[in-house]
Amino acid sequence: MRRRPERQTRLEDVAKAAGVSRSTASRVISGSGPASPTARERVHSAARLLGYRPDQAARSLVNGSGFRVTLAVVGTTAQVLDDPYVHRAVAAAALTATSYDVGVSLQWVPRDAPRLDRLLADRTVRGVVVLNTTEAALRSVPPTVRGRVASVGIGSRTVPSFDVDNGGGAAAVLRHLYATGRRRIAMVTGPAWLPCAQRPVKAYRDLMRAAGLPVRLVSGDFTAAGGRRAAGTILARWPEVDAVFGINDAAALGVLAALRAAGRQVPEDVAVAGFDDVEAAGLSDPGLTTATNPVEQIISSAVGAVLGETWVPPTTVFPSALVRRASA
Amino acid sequence: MRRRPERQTRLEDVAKAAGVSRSTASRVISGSGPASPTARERVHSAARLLGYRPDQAARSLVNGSGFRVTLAVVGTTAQVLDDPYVHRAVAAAALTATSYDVGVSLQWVPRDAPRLDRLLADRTVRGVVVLNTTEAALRSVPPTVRGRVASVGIGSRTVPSFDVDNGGGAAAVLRHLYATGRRRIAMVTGPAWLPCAQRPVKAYRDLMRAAGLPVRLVSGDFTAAGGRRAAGTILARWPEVDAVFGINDAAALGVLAALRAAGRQVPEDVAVAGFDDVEAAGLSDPGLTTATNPVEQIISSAVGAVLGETWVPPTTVFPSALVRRASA
DNA sequence: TTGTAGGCGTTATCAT
DNA sequence: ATGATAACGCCTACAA
Repeated sequence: MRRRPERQTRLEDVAKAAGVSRSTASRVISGSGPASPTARERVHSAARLLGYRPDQAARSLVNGSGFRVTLAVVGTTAQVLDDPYVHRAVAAAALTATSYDVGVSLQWVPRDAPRLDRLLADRTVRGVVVLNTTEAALRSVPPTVRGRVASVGIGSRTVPSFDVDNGGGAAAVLRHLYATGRRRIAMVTGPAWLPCAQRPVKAYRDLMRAAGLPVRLVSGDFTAAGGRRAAGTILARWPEVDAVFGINDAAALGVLAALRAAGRQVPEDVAVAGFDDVEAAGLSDPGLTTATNPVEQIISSAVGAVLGETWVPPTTVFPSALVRRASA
Repeated sequence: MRRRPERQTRLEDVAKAAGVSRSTASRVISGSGPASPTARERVHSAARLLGYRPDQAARSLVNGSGFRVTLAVVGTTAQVLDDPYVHRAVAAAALTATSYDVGVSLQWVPRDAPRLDRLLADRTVRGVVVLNTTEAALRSVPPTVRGRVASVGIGSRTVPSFDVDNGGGAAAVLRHLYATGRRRIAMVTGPAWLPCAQRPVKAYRDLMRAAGLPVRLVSGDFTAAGGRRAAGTILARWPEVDAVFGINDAAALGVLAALRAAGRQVPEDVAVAGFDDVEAAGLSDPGLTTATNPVEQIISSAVGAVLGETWVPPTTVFPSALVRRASA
């Protein structure tokens, strides 16, 4: 009368129903260790019948594996966490983690002193997915951890990388600008310390050189405010500019706003394009030409990599496609 | 030689250092059960000295408390999860949960058959925060669970509510429209099934009635596309309209785009205002007048309520403030 | 007020 | 290939 009528079915129930011992059932369920085909079959069907789900807490306790995935965002200040891109990533991570019966945490990693080893030392943390990855951050990963870390951005020998082909996406956008007659093209870059933000810059430099066009680079910081400032600089330095490529949509939208304020018509006087294809890109006036960034897929793969058992290649690149709208 | 040099300090280490038994240390740390002032003092200082942090997995295992917070979003389809507001909420939840050493999960709850009891039956789930709460969802919460559920929206006797004063915020926006001379004001509503979305509608009706103005309501769905459609309906039905209030910024931005496409000047011909103060509201042209929605604070409080021990009031209301921009 | 003795559900080690 | 048994770290009757 004091005992709850229904309890969660545990391994022992499955074992009993299958007519084997807990040990055998455990080996079958966790997939580690030998078991006869018959035992395997019976345990699996019993588990299915009883709706058995392993208790993650017990698992964590016994093999110290942890029960959450941490999204570690490298940045100068904790402000990086307050960003639509990060929000999107967290939501995607939470969704994927849910299917593994674990949760996600969110942490800022100071760019100056990235200590991913500390995060990994936490027993409650099963794996870490790093955003805005830097070389220093990768160096702080102990070589012993294998398969518990994944990076969105650059990788290393021990840390697999999952990233969008932003070099290719940027090239597609820039080729589109060129194809539509633009010849005085400026670019707003991202933070200089962020390795993966250099790929679009390289694409820009390469294409400008190949076309025999001058390079017009202004630094930004992934924000709309930064884009506004950059647009001011561009107009002051190169008033003849006829196109601006922002390294991300936020920067491009800031450029758009600043150009309008300066009386330039978009796209007649100046074309504007971005990267990411965020929701706001479809709502601006004119609609922002950009390239896709499959953040959800990327994060989902990265989370799957740190949670799953399966081997993952050192580098996984996700394609980026041009999205033509009115701004360019 | 096979043992790792450093292990996580556990309760036993603390107990030993404090010169008491595990039980006493446990009682002191978990705060439940008697302990002499001296023991209390010694255990606490030992714990602080050794940097002791209770193992959440072990705690979960022994008292079946779970180690993650689930963000449960009620909606017609799983599409609700793909929404900037939800993304923002997840990030805020993850950030708060991190400080409790737990993670967050994200789940869609079908509006037709909300089964929060199932979520709560999951042993790995320590608490649930419900978004887009409906009466049916609240009814599905077993009365026995106390303090493990919180709602962003309407609450119930057993489920505390945390919400923005969207009635008050809407009133502030509408009064602003009235004060700036608008008299033919239409409103784009949210989904009819969502209780907390009725408060702004009520504010609208009340103010229109008080001012002796006709009611012009068109239904939307919180999306920009819905806002576009609603704007079309409004222009067709009431071409004389001189202001549109969107129940959220996404809808208002959709209205803005549709009005521009229809050749109406904003704000000269028609004023437009929204609610939420999302990032995109500051980037549109013209900037969108709106009212603040402190989502981060709200979610943080709700997560704290389901994770913390402390009692929370049945209803916590967060103020909303008008943000004037160029659109109204 | 304190300590002793299980037990939470799982996996790993060791016999068989 | 299989099964008993001992951990994992913590909490909580229960006895002292």
